[in-house]
Amino acid sequence: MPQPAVRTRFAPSPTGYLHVGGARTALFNYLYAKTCGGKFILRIEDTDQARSTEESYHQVLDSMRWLGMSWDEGPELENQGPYGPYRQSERREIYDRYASDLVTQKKAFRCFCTQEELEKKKAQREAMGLPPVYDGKCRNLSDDEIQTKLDSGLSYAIRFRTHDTTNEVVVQDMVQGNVRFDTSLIGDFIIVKSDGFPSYNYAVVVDDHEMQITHVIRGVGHLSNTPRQIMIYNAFGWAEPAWAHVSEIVGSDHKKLSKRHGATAITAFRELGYPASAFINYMALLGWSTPDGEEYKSVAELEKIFDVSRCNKSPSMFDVFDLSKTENAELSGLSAVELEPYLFAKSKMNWLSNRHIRALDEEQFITDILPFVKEVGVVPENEVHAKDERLRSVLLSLRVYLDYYMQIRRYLPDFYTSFDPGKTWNDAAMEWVKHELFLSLAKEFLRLIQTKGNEEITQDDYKEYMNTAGKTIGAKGKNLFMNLRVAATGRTEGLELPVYLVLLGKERVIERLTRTIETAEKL
RNA sequence: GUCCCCUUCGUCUAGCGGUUAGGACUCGGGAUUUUCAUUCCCGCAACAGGGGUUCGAUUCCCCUAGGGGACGCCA
Repeated sequence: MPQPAVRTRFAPSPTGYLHVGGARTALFNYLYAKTCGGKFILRIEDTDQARSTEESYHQVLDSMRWLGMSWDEGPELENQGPYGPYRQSERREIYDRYASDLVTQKKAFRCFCTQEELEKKKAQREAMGLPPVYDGKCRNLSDDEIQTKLDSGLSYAIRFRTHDTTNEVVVQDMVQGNVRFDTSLIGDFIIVKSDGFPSYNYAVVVDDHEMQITHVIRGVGHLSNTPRQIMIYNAFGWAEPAWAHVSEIVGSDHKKLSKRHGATAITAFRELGYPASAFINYMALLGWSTPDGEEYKSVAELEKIFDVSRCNKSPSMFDVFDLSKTENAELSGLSAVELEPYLFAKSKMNWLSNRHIRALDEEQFITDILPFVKEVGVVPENEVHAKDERLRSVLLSLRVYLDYYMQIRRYLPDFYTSFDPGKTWNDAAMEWVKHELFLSLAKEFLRLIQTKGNEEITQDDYKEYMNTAGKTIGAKGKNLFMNLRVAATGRTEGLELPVYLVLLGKERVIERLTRTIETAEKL
């Protein structure tokens, strides 16, 4: 008998931006569906009227799209899928229908208690050291009593009648193993709120059933809700899906991701210029490991090898910030530029991201980085173009240095703006500026370059001039090359010098050497 | 308060009764690159603590400590 096709879903509530925790849950669902050749469904859980916003809904979808986690069924698709609508707010009649079935079968009941009343009772029970469960006041109202209350226009919620039949529920979980729960500790919980909207534990069951979800992959925070959901499955006589509760992600302070870690919005990392594939790769490694131990993986490969049952139970840290810098900092709401200084430069994410950037197809790399080039603002507008040969060469030469695209702003001005030698020189550079042969080498190098007249100068030409200057002045090795490097670039580090000089262009090389000589002579 | 889950190098993790406890990032050292980065070697670094079970526990059980989650008309 063939296994039914795997169907997973990600079910965010649109009450804020998509953050790393949610995105990773989405990713696990997405990857698991891909690996199994199944379907990935996106469902919006917007039953909280007070907190759900349209803006958040768009942000979440936007982040999903950027990450490339395309859904097979869900909102904003030409063909949304056979089990829609995929926004819970549009599925009211479905929940109503099933809820009245439950009420008719006495598996659920109307509760007329007011919120104030319930809060008071809860406080009392807590004071007495009792578990804060519903006391069952409306549990056994007679039909007449109910009708009277209904007639007088009292509003009501619908509660599920728990622990009538069993007193233990076992959650069989692909990650957590078998977890037992005592249902006597679970009170009759609300399935339909007095505003008529379904509550989470109820809507999620109805939808997962209706949408034929086979595997529920979500954060372990939902584990203790699962017995309630299983009770509902049982009440309807429906088969449970397979459960997989994956570990939570914590911040650098070992606390669960929260507002304090506002910088964990997915959009922040897009703005910083991490390739989506790198971010995916990094997130996949949080709580999961590849079977072969290799950590650098393309998305295509992850889509072939992901298996939820390899997930571990312990929480993992989203460790991309420098703890010493973030200690007293409020990271939420910062722009990418403001956020960048707080990043830990040598994080595993940066390492992975650098590898992803270097593995990119050339055209893709240029396309991806161009918006960031434009943002830097130093490249003349008519040259910010994928076809511009010089820009291409500069970008392609620099790519090995980049962990994320926004870093291009550190390097680009060097190629596109005139420089002030006095300011560029740091301590290391000054060591060479003061070198006894610095000026004579710079002058001789400049003279040789100028002999070329209007002709282009190639890398080989530069190499020749460097060697010639060395012989004429009597310098070689480090003394030759470092002096010339500092003379032409103002820095002690950077690209291979002939490559760099060709990228710079003859005019700028001459200008720089000239200014360097002027400045050095005044010292 | 009650219930549930978690705890392996600083970090991400492998491990599923017998391993010199493995890998990756970071860090330190070296080689290559007449610079930096890359690349390549080498090294530092961990089973939270205490009891059991067992010939033998990182692994199984119990307790303690620490962390997280749930007990909502939030999801």
